[in-house]
Amino acid sequence: MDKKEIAHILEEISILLEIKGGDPFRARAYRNGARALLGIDEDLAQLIKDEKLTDYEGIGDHLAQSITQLFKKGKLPYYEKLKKSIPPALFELIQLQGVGPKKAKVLYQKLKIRSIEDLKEAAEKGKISKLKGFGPKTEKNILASIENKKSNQERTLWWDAEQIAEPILKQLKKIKGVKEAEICGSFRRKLETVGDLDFLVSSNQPKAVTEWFTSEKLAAQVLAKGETKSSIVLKNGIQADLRVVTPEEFAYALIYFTGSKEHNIKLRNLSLKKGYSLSEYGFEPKKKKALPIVKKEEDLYRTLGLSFIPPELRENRGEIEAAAKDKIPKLIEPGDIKGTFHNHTTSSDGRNTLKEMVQAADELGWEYIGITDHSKSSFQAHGLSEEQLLEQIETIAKLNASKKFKTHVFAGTECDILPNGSLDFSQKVLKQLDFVIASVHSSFQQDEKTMTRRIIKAIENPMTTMLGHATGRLLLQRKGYAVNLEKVIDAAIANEKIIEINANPLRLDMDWRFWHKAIQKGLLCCINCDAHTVDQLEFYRLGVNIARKGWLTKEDVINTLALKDVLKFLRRK
DNA sequence: GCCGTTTTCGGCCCGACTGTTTTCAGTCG
Repeated sequence: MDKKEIAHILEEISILLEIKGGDPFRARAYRNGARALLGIDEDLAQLIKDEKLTDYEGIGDHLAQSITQLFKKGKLPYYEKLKKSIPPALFELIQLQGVGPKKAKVLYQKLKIRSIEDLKEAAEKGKISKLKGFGPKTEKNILASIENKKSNQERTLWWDAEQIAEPILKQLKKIKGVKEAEICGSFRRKLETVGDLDFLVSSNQPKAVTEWFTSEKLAAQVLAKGETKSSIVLKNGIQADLRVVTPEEFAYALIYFTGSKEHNIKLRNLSLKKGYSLSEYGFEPKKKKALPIVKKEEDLYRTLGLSFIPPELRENRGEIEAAAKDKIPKLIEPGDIKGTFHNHTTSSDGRNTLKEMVQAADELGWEYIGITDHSKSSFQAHGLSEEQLLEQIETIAKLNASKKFKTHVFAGTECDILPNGSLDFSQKVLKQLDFVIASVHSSFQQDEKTMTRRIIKAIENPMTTMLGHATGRLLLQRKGYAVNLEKVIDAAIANEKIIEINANPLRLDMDWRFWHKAIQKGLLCCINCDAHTVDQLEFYRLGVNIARKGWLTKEDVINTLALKDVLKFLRRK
């Protein structure tokens, strides 16, 4: 069993314990353990062998034992027994908004509800409102949650979330009395997908803000509406939450609502050690103690003995420990990008011509742009033949010589890695290019060993400059192919090859979770748009988001180099 | 079940909103 599967079982145990009742902290301990396990970057097999699991916060002797057993045998008697004692229907019920372990249990015991269908029927017959502790509103809400079940479960790509959230933010800022407004939560942390949108506003007149937010203009459904907190479902089905605080509370609330939850819990524990209780409204001294002055997020972190932690890093993956030692790196910024390498034109499956793409790059102020149309095996994407590629190289040389654009054009290819690991063009042809991106576009079903060997073979090919979309995943649509990324990363480092961050909103591949460790080992990154239109060159901003989440600095990313240094880099081979 | 510069026992992050009940439990983030 792998890390993810084991964490899933620990999480399930936590839910089972919640349903069973008893000590709620024990249930929480399992949940914390599951989270801790997911946060581990090291190789699980090695950690188990070295008996190092308990080094991680949240994993004690008992959980370490359970994890070890699940890893080795794929079974845990305690879990099996627990699962048998709880009907599976309860699991389904607590997935619904507004139904937790307690309500699910009552529904199961009193009304013999065994499925969502049972529940719907009971609600429609008015049976639920007659239960003790339930009422007509609860019954109505349950029906509404069943109705919304599907749309509420879906997440949204960050890029799409931005298009939805920014206009709302703009409107919020215009409301009378509003001092500051910000989009918080996973959106501000720049996670690849966003579950719901969290808006935070500071104002001394919260009512005006809440009224606008819950008005029919914006909300398809109002889930909750209070003095300072309200929740709605937007017309497109995405949930949005609003909190209104006073201007004095804003910095505290900003940190709180940006999260992550795990990051916040750590901050609060740290705060308790310093003698303050911390909430979204401020510090509360445990004993008589002067209150620190907190106007900005920086001030709050400083009070806790930490340097500022950028939102992207607030995932409880070592950032608090680093901040305590003043070791938070200066992260890369959008302005550092001087060009990108992975871009398509109408010659293969792009929508804009070479000239249009270069002109757009010029308008962005880029010093260079790489053109990488598909290779011949990608016929579904109109991959170029060798002759067509050679022709394109010529065209690019002429364009560069014409000095029509300030932006220099690098001739490249997104060359298929064939199922056996060889590249789709001959070495002789590849040699004529400025650079080569090698990507997998076929035989996704290969097993992990074969796929890993295939990709490493491509990395070892002296013609390869960088690896494209390392796992081939499409967010919310398809999982990546099976591949051992750790081995791929090691191979890239050993062969001095680059791995890209593919900034297409659907890809964001290689995943940010791998980068922090990879750059420490010496891996180089390239942030690429994989643009198929001129508009998509804007994706580089998203690539920078992901790079920041991976702790990357300007120095880790090849396309922050000026043109002359890139030329030097590409020529060194 | 985890954890410890007050603790190996007794805490465990903290608060808002809802609905039902009449002071609070359940749920959520």
